[in-house]
Amino acid sequence: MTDTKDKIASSLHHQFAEHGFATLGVEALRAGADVSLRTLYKHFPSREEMVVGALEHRDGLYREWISGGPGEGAAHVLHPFMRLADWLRDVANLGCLSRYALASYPDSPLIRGTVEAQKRAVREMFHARLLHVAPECDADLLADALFLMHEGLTESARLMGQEAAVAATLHSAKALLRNNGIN
Amino acid sequence: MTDTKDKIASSLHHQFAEHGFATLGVEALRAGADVSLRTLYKHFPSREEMVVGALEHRDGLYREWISGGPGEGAAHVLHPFMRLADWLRDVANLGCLSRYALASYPDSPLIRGTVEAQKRAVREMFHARLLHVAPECDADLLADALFLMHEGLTESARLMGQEAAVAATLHSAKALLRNNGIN
DNA sequence: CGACAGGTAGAGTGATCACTCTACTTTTGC
DNA sequence: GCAAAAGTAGAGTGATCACTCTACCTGTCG
Repeated sequence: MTDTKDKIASSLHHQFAEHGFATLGVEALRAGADVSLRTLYKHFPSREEMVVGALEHRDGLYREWISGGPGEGAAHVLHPFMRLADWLRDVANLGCLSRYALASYPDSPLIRGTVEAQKRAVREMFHARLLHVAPECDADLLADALFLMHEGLTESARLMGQEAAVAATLHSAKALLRNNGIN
Repeated sequence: MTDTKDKIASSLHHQFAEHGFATLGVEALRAGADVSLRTLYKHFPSREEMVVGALEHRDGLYREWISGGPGEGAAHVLHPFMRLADWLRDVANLGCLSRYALASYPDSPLIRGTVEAQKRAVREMFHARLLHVAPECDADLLADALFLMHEGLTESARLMGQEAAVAATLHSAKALLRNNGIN
């Protein structure tokens, strides 16, 4: 039932995150999840839905991971970056899995919709945090800017080294907030 | 000879950029390049090398595209962002093609090496521009930061709208440079 | 003229793909 | 206690994959 589905989704997530979307066949996914092919297809009727299942599983984990924070000041806005830094350290990671899914299947409306919703949610999360700590600020512009830094960090941490990437991102984000009167 | 190879590389680039790496078969690539299968394999002996050929073709175009600039002040450092804005408008684009190639074939050393070299080159380009206009600055940190913004913009322009993404990036980058005494 | 480099068309190959199906066993709820 | 639901194993299917091969054509240069 739901237990099994979650277990499979978690396995799909880990396997896609580690090996990408192009080289993993359904048989390998089945073996990794340690279920029968029939069960796998009962919960995820096509490869496309396996991809979506993995993305949604990861998104749930990530939202939970970055939630919370000190509640006021620049630190509240920067909290997701601090958490992302640990996320990038812990999770098998070749960048943003959702974006890679979209790149691998650019013609799938299902995957496109899933990814766009997830990205929009991150941007809105920054928007809400900004309004929370500085109701007068230009939250649209700043949320866009922070979202872009978030994406840059997610994508590049592995390539340029996690420590340097985090340091550079925090430096930029603090400069941005300070220039806009948020401390 | 080289003419043919360039023509094929250009076609490979366009096709991968438009449809991604997962769904395009070699037969489709052949048809798009309008050559025989034998010729295609003569110049690119495997699918992997077709991917690398496309990436290198794109990298050549991009380096040329962002080169130059006013030669001094913050505008010199920001020049690649201005050019990237136009690039994102013109080129069929689902994000950074190199990164997607790496995500699609994370186990290929050939592709990994190609992508890492390209990314390093962009970061070094910012580093050189920073030292050129402000020899005393912390060029390592700032180059990292600008590189991350560059990656964020490249990846997110399509998803969040090219205009808003460019505006937010320039706002952040200017704040960063101003905070470090570069005007 | 004639050789040769570099092109063409397209059938063939064995592997692998996503996905289905049959037949059987275990777990769960009333 | 016994259906019904949900799991198992694993063979089979037709399509498609990356890649090879045979056979032929064409433009250039000595």
